[in-house]
Amino acid sequence: MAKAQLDELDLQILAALSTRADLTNKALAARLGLAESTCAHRVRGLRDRGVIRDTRIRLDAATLGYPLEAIIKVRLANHTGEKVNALFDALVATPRVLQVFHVAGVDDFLVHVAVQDAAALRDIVLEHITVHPVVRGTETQLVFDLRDGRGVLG
Amino acid sequence: MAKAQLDELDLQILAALSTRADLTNKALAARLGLAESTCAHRVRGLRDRGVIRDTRIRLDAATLGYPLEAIIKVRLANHTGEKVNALFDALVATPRVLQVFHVAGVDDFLVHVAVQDAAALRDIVLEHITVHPVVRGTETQLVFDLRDGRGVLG
DNA sequence: TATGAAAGAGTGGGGCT
DNA sequence: AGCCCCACTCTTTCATA
Repeated sequence: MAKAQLDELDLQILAALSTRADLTNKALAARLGLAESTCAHRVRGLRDRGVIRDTRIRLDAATLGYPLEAIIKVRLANHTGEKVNALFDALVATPRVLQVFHVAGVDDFLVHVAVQDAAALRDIVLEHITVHPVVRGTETQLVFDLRDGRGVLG
Repeated sequence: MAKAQLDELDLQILAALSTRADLTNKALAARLGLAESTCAHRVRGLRDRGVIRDTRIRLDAATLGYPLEAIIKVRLANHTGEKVNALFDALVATPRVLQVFHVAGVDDFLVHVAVQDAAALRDIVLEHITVHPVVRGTETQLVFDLRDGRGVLG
């Protein structure tokens, strides 16, 4: 995806929608002083160009019965491309996994999970991660709190 | 937030909306074989109960001119509650910061950033992170790839 | 609690500037 | 590009079961 040229209006739209993604087109147009059709056209353009990837709901893991979040650092024994990708796929497909970072450095993967209790966390580590022969070790860090930053528009 | 009691229908709604958050209420109702009004009430209930926290758009950082993502691990010298919170606030308010994990363990914070190039990354580390006296050290890991997992419903 | 129907609100295309 | 208009779709309220 190449760098898109965005004018000031595009940035305003993105800023507004970043605050409230469920803003109606009518409300968004009113806020920016645009005609509704113009606004709708712009937003569609941003989606078509891939600037807005998609719209997602955020669930409250605790309310759903998974109050314990952790980051599991995964270190590999070797870095054969094929095995790394297979592991990546496996991690992403593991229940209770929220996101998986594939990183360069001391660790190879950072796995963000939400589980019901410590036992469930142990099960994930033992049954879904260290079972893979390519995994050399893991280190788990409890997540006290997770907050969103200002993002790329900040 | 206490654990909410969710029936099978609630879970189906959450699963459907997790796939496509921009599904119209009409389409959602049709998919689940519900009356539109019933479906709307259910969804509103899930929002009111906090099960659905909010709706967000996901921006493509690369398209916006920030193609380089990294995780910056931050380690503290001491852990006075007040200073830790102040640093947390500062990290979250830093431009280009996507999310900040406050974790227990070797590291204290994991800062996920998206920047335009290596120089910008260095500037964040030097000017926004290591400037805080409480920060004892950082370690930066380039993010090759980031994928979403199955989530808590998986 | 779920439903259907009707009133109200929002959307998006066409023709125009 | 942006705007206005209008037909269409979707949402929401309400009476009813």
